[in-house]
Amino acid sequence: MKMDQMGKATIKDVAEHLGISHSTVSRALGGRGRISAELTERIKAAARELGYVAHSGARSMRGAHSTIVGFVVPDISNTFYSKAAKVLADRCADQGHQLMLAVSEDDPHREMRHVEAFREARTSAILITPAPGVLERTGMLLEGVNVIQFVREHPRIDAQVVCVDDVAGTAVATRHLLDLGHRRIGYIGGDETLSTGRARLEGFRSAFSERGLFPDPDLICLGRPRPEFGTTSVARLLAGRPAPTALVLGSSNLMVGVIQALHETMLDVPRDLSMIGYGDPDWFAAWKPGLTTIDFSIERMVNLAASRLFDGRETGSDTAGERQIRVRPQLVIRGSAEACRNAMPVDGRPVEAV
Amino acid sequence: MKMDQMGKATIKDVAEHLGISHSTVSRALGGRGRISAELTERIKAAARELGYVAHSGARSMRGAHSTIVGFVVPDISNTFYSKAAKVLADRCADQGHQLMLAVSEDDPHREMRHVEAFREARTSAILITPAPGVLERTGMLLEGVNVIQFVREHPRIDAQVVCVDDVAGTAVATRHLLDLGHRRIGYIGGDETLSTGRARLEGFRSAFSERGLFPDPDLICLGRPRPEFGTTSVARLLAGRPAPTALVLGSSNLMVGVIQALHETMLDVPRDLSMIGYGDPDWFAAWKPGLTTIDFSIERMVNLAASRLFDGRETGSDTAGERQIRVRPQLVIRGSAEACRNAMPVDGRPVEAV
DNA sequence: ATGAAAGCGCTAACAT
DNA sequence: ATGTTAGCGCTTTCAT
Repeated sequence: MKMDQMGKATIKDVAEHLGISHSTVSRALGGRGRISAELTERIKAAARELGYVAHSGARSMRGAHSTIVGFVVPDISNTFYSKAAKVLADRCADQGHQLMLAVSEDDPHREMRHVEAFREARTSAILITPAPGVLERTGMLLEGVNVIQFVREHPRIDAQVVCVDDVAGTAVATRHLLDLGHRRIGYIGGDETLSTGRARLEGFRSAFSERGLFPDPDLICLGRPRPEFGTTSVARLLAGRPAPTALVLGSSNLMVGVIQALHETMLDVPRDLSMIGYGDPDWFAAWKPGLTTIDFSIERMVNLAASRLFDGRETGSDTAGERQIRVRPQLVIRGSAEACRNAMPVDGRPVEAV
Repeated sequence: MKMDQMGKATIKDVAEHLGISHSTVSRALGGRGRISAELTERIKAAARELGYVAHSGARSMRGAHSTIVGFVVPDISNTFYSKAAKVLADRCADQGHQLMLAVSEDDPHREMRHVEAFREARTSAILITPAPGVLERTGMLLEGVNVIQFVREHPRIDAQVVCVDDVAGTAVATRHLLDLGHRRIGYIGGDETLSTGRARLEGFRSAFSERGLFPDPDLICLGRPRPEFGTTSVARLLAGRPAPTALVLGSSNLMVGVIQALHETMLDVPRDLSMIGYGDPDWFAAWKPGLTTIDFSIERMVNLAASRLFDGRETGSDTAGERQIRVRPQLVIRGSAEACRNAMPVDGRPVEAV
């Protein structure tokens, strides 16, 4: 089977090769018009022989959208987003679509460039975890297109949100620690430029205030949710007197840095310090005493978003109900949080996710 | 600033709005022809005002390639690939390109669909980690395009390879264990349908044969490099008598499963079992005694691939030298591998990467 | 420095 | 059931 340079042939070449019209070729290949089975076969054979590869750009010039779904994430090396990308890629494959991934690194300009590129490619849908400080132009580029905000929410973007009930998440974690008798509880989380940062901090605070207590403001560290910030925050927290007896984290990424910092101290978890993570990457269970954490189903979140993205494609934006779809988090008890050695549990209230 | 539905306007609309020719608009926006600075400004303003968004499909119909770089990975939730994707996304951003990620799940058909989609989108470059059993059509689709094989290599794909010197990697790991006096060393790795599986197994064997020894074939487990396989393999290995005193792993993914399985036994690492991993995700250092492992620079690998991808764009394929570019791995000693309690080290040879 | 006109590869009316 | 024709939005000669 002699074959020309793959991708150089067009439907016209195929048509000419067969002495037929190029629109017949188009229809046969697209399975649209009524083309005889026999001709269809010959066309497909010729296409293969000539190394025909469709040109999606040309195709998307007539119809509306391409077959691409765009996903803008702040950090793909964060297992949360890579898992989400995996699930979304599966959903796309189900639908014969392609996932196009863009990494913003939480830089609003880079984010805007990516969104622009998606719009230029006429993607059929966009899923985005907005950076803090979304640019005005980003918001405009997203107007009237099939877009959903994922995990985080930004006022400049007018679109549905699929996220975790973050207030509930940190509240459950904090309540658990309170129940174990801890009072000096540190919190390390994303800052308040992030919708998630605000909500998780609120959950932390509300667990205290429910019981008429207040967290020590010195024990609250807010910053970029990256390992480095976890490291420096723990150092700062541990240097204070009296030191905290427990820690609530607002991101799994921070845990990496926290554990690194702890490695250098002689402190033992949970003997000297209890802690509860956020999210549940594989290694949380593998880590020695096991990390107690707040878990939520990434798969469910992506499926929720994907189903809206895929059928919002055709219909107007007023299809699906509420603007915010929240997934309920859950406390996973492992070995990193135990009773405070200096205090007894105050009450025995059962721990449940809100 | 009244603005029409973003993305609905074309250069023609912009031209008409200004009473000029659309080709002038095209040139001004693309920064090509000699358009007066004043007109250029007015054009840009009008484009913004009308909500003009370029149509990359239409654009790619004239020139050759789009601004997209395709990356086909078997598993994005594997930190190795997600880190690689991150670095590649950065390199793309540097060049004003877009990363398009496709997940094959090691399914040759899905892989083929992805490659086809990339070709249809006329991506400027493709980076691929081939699945075992690459289809013939996949190989053809990749002929004569700017493609590089990443990590793995497949005979049906005719393209340069950027990979780890895997033979050296497992050889160093195995030698280290041998030096520590271990003789019953188990190996769990990818099977021989994978180029990496073959090479890593060969490294394991060669470290033995260098010393006139042979590994026990019963201690070699070959399968899919996923956590589940690590779990079942460890169970099998530990059930045998005499049980192995050490383990060499051929993938970081397997480590997740291995540790999970170990959790259920009373075995202590490194007291009862030494082990050495492959690759170095963040949590390897965080895990309790620290995981001794074989590391290599993902960043360097991606940079090597990216530089070839980006300048191979214009020139022919005969530009860059050798077909295979191997990155040298390195032993990172932490706490998971110690001297065998039943034997003394045989010699004191220093451990070095090849 | 700007405009006019010719396609790029494809799909979709509109003919037969 | 198949052919003809007219664009889609853009870039690029070729004029001016």
